Amino acid sequence: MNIEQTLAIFTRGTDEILPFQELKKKLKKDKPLRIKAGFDPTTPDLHLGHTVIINKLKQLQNLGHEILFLIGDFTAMIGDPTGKSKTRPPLSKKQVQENARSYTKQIFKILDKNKTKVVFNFQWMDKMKPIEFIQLASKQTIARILERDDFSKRYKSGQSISTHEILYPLIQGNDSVELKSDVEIGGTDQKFNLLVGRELQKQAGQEQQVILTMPILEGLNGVQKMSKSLNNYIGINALPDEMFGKIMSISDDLMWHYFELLSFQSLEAIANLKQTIVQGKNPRDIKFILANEIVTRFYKIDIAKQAQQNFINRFSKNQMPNKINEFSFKAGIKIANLLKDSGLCFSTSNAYQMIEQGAVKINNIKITNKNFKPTTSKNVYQVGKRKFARVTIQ
RNA sequence: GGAGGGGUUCCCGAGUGGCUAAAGGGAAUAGACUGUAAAUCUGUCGGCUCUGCCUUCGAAGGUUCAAAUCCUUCCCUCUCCA
Repeated sequence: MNIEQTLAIFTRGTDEILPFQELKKKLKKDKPLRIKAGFDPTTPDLHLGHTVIINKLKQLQNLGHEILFLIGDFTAMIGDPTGKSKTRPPLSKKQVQENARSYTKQIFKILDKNKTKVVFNFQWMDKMKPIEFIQLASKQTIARILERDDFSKRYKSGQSISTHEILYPLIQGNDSVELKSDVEIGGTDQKFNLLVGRELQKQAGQEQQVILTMPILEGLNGVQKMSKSLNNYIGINALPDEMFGKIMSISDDLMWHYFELLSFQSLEAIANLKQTIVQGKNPRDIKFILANEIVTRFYKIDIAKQAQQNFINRFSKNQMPNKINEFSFKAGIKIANLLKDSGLCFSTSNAYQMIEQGAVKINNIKITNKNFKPTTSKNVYQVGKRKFARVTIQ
């Protein structure tokens, strides 16, 4: 593979590579590059948004580069202020450790376990003495930090900024010094932090890392970034049917971003798919291709096929799903409590509302009477299109 | 240390004594339409033993027939001055 082909793989889907010429120089040395990407284990689950970067790591891993997957167990306890309009509450060490363990399992659904070096920044940060830490802090000025958009916005709008938050970029940058990384990959919102890494490496007399930023994946609604707290995410650990269904629920426009950022198909292939739509193909079928590829990545092709079949049966053909949770209640239970306790409704109040709105079906027959008495036998209760429960009354 | 501003239901954000379970927007959820598309429209959106009842407006007390709204103390936070 020549250098141009290699660069094409580096470049695909990226927002920026800075400075591009330095990357070329590094590649010309014809040695594996040390490629760093860090994630703070602030939640137990990774989602497809994270995989945009992990996918890039995978592509570079395939080229033979050394992947340094940094789990920010130290930084997670601080909380990255990036893009936040609020101070994030620091996490306990225990939570962080649990999340970190869960991360390592999840990333190897994509990355090659034998070729990936997982590192934890607690390892070196915990050993740092106060004097060393102060020296690190002296390498950045407040003015420089306040240049950052998120900080200056918060500052101007009278929101709080805690001292620990302004230290965050320094710690992330120092990680690059520790790891002697050649390239660091992050989301576009990480640009500032990534650049601090370059700065610190320079001061430490190291060769500076090249920074590579990936676009932020939009969440299911296509507006804000995918994140767990906005509840617009698809978890890596999502069950196949859920994963498939959620991908199908994105808009046709958004589908192309997902293709670009999540699919491993060539850009030409994606352009061809786009063309078939212009020629009148149903976009739904193209979305099937996307959903299949992604579910296959985390499970197996057969499971993805099954998920698609389930999807068609359940929604196109309006059949009941084949797996329905089972519940059993004592005779005399009110319909509202039954709906709540079987997880079909949030509360009994909500259950009454759903009944009034005609959202509740028993064995596919709509009920509208809120004093309906559940009959003593096994029946399938349904609320809306996707919530089912098989209920036995004893 | 001093002066002033703010803490409202999942989020943002109105509300300065009764008409307020609390405007508006977002999110969520249900219905219509569909490709479970998206968008749009409509409804819902604290809880319960549900034609009624109970609990919410940073926390605890107090005034009042009646408080998110007034008073006191405390906690958190922002700005300016030092």
